[in-house]
Amino acid sequence: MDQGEARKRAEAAAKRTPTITDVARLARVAVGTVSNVLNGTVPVGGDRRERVLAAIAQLGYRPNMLAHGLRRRRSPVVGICVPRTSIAYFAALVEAFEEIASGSGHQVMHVLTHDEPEMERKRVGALLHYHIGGLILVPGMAPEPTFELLAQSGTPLVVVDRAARGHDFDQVTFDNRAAMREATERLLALGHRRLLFVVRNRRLAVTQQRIQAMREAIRGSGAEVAADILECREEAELGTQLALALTAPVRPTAVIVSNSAFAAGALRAIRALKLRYPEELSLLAFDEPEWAELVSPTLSVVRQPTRDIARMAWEFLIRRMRDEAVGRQRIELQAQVVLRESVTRPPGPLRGGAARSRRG
Amino acid sequence: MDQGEARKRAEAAAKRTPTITDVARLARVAVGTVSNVLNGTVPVGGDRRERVLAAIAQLGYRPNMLAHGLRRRRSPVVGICVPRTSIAYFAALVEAFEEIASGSGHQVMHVLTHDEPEMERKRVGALLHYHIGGLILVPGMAPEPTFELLAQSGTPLVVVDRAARGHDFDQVTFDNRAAMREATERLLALGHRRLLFVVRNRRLAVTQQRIQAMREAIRGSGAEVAADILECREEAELGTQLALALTAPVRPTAVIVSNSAFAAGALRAIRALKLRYPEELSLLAFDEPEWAELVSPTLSVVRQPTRDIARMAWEFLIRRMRDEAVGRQRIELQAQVVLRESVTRPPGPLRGGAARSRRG
DNA sequence: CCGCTGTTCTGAATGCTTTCAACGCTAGGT
DNA sequence: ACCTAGCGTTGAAAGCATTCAGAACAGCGG
Repeated sequence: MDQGEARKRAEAAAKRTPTITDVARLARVAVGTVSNVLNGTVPVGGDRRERVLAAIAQLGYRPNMLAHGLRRRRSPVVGICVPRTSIAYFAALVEAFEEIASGSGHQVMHVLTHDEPEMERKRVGALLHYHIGGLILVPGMAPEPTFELLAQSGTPLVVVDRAARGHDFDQVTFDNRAAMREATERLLALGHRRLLFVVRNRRLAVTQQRIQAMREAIRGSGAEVAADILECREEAELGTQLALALTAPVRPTAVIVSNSAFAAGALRAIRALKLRYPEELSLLAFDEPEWAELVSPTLSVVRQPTRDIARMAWEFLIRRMRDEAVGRQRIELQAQVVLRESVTRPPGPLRGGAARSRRG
Repeated sequence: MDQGEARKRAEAAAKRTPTITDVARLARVAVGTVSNVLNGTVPVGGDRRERVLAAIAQLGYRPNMLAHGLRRRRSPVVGICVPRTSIAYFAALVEAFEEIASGSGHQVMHVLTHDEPEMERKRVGALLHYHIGGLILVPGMAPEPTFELLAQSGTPLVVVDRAARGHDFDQVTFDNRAAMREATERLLALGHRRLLFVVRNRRLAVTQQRIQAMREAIRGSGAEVAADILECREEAELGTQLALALTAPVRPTAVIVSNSAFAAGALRAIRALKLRYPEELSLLAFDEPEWAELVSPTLSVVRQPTRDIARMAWEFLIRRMRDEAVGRQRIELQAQVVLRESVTRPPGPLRGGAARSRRG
């Protein structure tokens, strides 16, 4: 009977996907020992170790990470939450991240928010349901509820790209102020006196920083400069809105756009309006799209080094996940203003001839 | 004593993150009932239902998806595995997917393979450890081990973009043959007689299909055409390799590149070589990068409708996950050849005058 | 040979949820 | 008034890996 019982169990085991118990039985050790071999929690002697490994191989055993995470109260999955991946900058960030995290045996789970607060809260909440081991977050425009959730869950967190004001989360950001200041100064130095800054969302903290920096740079220069902000939620609307701004009586001589999708939109608008570009209008974009040097004139950009941001964020996160971090970890990376053909001297009263030579 | 006991337990509950048991206790129902309210497995009467919902709200209870998945033997997470996201086409695919899947309450977990078979197997294996509910896979060049793994795990699977020969997985692919045939025919009709096809990897089934289709189209036309294949693993090498091909004594008049990253590389090479473009060389790319219409001359492409592919794949997968699918599900979507300025008539002996008008 | 220390091994308890057999209740039929 | 069918409810078992208190063992000094 006993043998019959054993055989029956063996057959059942063959049908099911093998568990740690099956491995232990085959290797003639306790389940705890198998666990120790797997996780290296406690050293396991030569002979047993061999037997366990052999059994694992023979059965094709693969640990059930759900049970693992359940017991450990934390799974080795790392979440990354970005607004979207269709913006090359975020796609690059996610890819850089995935590569680094996978390299150290972690899985990356990723979610998108489309910059909608409601979605952000829900998606991050869903990740927390899985008791993920850590999270990289590019917060949207009203991130408080999300931050709340994260703070009370105690999940290791690194906030990236946009600062989390009023919280002491670890974070990796760019010095947006410095970048914008430099960009503005260089445009002013070339003689531009009417600037237009196109943003997706005024309320975003990063946007406000940039606007502020632009104003500071202008004030610092002592020149008399008109600086307008154009808020444009939908890329599709950019064409008409920009057309309106560019055909106004006093129109800008330089446009700064806050991301590469807008850069593409601006180029289309410029073409549609048949402006002489870049003579009549200089263009500068935050983010460096891959096509920046393919278009003619080549596109000037504020370059944000994606790989560095991913590397730093991972470093912060892993330290936090290992409970090694003591205080809060913060770094502000420098962005780089790269002027190319799309930025040039404006047509101006100083060079009246140029101003006269407009078509139409 | 009893009261002290109860209070102690209540305190403990306040410290821990609340579980379904806490909810049940507070609502004065059985744990099974809470589960039923949550999952709608069985209808729950008005009064109890209210109490349960109230308790959930009061405690801020959030179900532990690890335990959920462990018991259910399958979690509502869906995996998506693509070669990379830095190629806009895959980024768009992932984004479209994430949007659709999130919309129906699923989480998306994504991994990258960089087209390396070893990595592919490992990453997919890791996903399986989590007993994911389903998987979308863009297989790489030697996907057999991965397919093996998937077949024996029985996880619902939809293979996307590249066909899985010799397996009866569900799949969503493009009719690469038709697309390449049309592309070739249209180039031939314009008078091109020397074609060059730049691919990343000859061994990829999709590449072979395209090459074959090109040959068929040529044969079908009856014209005498030279068609070369240039294999280029690294994008960085594209410049020199292309330069070599384009300065050969008999050089191609039209180049077809197999993805948008190569299109960018080709543009750089063309510029470096100072070719008259598109007069001396026509260019056609698989995949439509966002900048196709921003460059001048505008880029001709074979457009693969990402949203359609994501939608179909999701439909197949969800049906399979619900066990509704009977036979295997397959669809072959039509790609669209979009000729723009980058494709034109070749300089040829027929139009000697044009050939003479070269600069330098 | 004994007792002590330190190390490896064991297996039951634990984590949280779903599932399901069994139970109690109500309503409708006779 | 009694029985049955139907349905909501219950609570214990199951799912799988980790943890940890204690057992077993080895080595060593006395």
